[in-house]
Amino acid sequence: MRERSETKARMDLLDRKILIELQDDASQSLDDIARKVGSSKTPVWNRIRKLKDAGVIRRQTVVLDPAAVGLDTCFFVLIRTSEHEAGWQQRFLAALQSRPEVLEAHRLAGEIDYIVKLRVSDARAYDAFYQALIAEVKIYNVTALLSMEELKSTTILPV
Amino acid sequence: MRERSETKARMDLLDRKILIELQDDASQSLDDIARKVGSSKTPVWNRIRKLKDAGVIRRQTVVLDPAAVGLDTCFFVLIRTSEHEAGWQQRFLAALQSRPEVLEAHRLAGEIDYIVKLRVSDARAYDAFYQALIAEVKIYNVTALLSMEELKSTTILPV
DNA sequence: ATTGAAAAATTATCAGG
DNA sequence: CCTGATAATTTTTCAAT
Repeated sequence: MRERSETKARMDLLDRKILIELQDDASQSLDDIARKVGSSKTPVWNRIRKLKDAGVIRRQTVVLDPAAVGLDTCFFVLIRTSEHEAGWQQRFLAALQSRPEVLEAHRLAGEIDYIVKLRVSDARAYDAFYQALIAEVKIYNVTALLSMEELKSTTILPV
Repeated sequence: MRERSETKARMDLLDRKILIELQDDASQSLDDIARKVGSSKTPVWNRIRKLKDAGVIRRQTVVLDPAAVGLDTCFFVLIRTSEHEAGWQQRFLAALQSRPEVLEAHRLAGEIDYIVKLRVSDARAYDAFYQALIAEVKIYNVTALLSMEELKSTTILPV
């Protein structure tokens, strides 16, 4: 349950079938999973343990309805900066990590340097994030894209 | 375990604590969760069932390491269209839904109409998606943003 | 590496306050 | 709505193949 495999793990068809089932519903019993993937309890149990140990399975979690917990508003923020020293990036990263409304952040290739995905209660909460961010690190240009409708959202990777 | 609550659910502090624990680690036992949130097994169990029934908890799943399953490459695709009839949007939506490499898709306010997040094995797989998409629906302008580094990625909502 | 069984732990139910 | 006990199910271990 520990390693972060930077490289592709060796997996056979049975492993993939198990991952499909677990991604679909991690609350299923071993018996159910074993039946669906055409195997039996012990091998499935051993393989799940291996997939966790190898870091293929990172965590087991529940997915919440954002609206039900008051996080109706989703922004994608495109960020350009003129600063590229280590110190700047470190402070920027720390700011993103410390803010729970930041669900995702990527460093990009090309003209736009970063994209950040936010879930907040309303536009005011976005502005609070924005003000706090520019107070902490110097930013050249920001474009906020406001989601009007979530057409698709899944955590399921096509294994 | 059924309703999709479009509106914010009534929840007290204990419910929130339970959601924090489940989001952090859904494989914990009821006893562990009960101890951490300062309650006991039965109330925690009843509340979890209610949170599922109310649709606050949508699903229980495992989060995989994308690199470990060979999905090293992440793109955000910004899409502009000139078509805005119902038929076009329906075909576009169907195309996104049917493609497992599309993990997220939003309709946006402003100049850019849609943003789509993709996980693929390499740039060739992105191009295959792009070619298939423009074969199915007419698109005015596409900008693909390639992620060089995932700085943050979480499914945990700050409840 | 899988089978089948047995032990340990956990989840789900329920009577009573 | 909570406490504590009980029943049902599931997870985990293990000897044998």
